[in-house]
Amino acid sequence: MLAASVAFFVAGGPRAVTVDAVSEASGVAKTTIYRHWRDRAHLLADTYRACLPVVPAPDDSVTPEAALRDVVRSLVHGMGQEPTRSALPHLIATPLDPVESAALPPDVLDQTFSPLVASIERAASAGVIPKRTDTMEAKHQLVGFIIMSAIDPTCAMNNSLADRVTQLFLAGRQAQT
Amino acid sequence: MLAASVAFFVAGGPRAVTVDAVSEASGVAKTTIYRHWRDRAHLLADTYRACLPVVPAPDDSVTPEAALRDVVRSLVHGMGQEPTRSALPHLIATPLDPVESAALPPDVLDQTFSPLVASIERAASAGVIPKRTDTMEAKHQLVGFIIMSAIDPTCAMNNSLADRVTQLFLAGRQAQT
DNA sequence: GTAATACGCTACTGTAGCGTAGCATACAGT
DNA sequence: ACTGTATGCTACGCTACAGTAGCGTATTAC
Repeated sequence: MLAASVAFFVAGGPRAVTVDAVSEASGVAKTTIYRHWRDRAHLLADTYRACLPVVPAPDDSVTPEAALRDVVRSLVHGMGQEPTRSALPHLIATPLDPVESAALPPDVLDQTFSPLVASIERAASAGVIPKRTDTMEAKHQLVGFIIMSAIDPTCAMNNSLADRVTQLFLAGRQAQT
Repeated sequence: MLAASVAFFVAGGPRAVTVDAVSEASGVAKTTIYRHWRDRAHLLADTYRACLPVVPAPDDSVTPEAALRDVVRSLVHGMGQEPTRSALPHLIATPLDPVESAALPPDVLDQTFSPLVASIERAASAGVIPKRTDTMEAKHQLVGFIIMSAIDPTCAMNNSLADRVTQLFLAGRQAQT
């Protein structure tokens, strides 16, 4: 059922996740869906979570640069995998929908980027990038680059891209006095 | 009517733009709406366009750096203005919705970024950034940064941010051999 | 064998929304 | 005065969807 629900979410956003459609597509009776989820909002919440990538916490035993590079690689890889990649625009827009976000934990999307934020903060405190770097701004810089790339279907989401993202970020930041 | 429609789009995405709601909110009879727009899809298309920022074409009489800087400033300013800013996630997600994008021109969003792409190409051919720069990747880098900043409501969308975006971009690219 | 659990099916109510028909009204130009 | 144009209003018919009730069935555990 979740697989079918995810397919609808990817194809048409939260609005396309209807109980009737999931029921028919998954070959499961509508009543059965309601035995697993209290209502449509909870089904949608689980569907949403199933589309989020899993990003491991940064490795503190390597250099700050390497830790950042690895997190960016994980993010790029995770965003490039289906269903995340195709669902990305909906993953961003859904939490802002006052109706569809009903059963969604408020900061579920932020958690995906928390390893990245941790890496940025470590790089800043280690002086790899200027210590007074605005963490949120750096996050926007990296996340924006990755997300825009993932939304473009012609873009290869591999380590090569990830390392270019990291290098362009570090080089730009390090050039700031 | 369009103003009311835009308000609903901003608040709840395309799904919230219903003829009944727009009719009531604007104090206009439903039938009158249908005398101006053939159907809901056309109303939504105009609403969508009304949320897009206007970005002037780059100025070829200044240096490539200055032209790029000005385009980024325009983009940052445009994305920071209401209703564009609040509608941004929906502006990205709507064209990907097979139902809601019915009457939408397919590449209306790309046109918003065409001045930026032109500036990037000019910077590359002038050697301000490496000549072999991947234009689309550079676009993702800049647009992603700007959009993520605009989505964050705590972020000030002013020339100061715009110039940091430009500088971080140029410095990072110029560091590439 | 029996009870528990999970699932299926049909049918139903209620609501929101799209789009239309028919007719009335106000105001402009001539 | 007459006519065209824009608008308003009420009342529809139709569809999609949420969520529930009631009852039947199969598989499993003991």
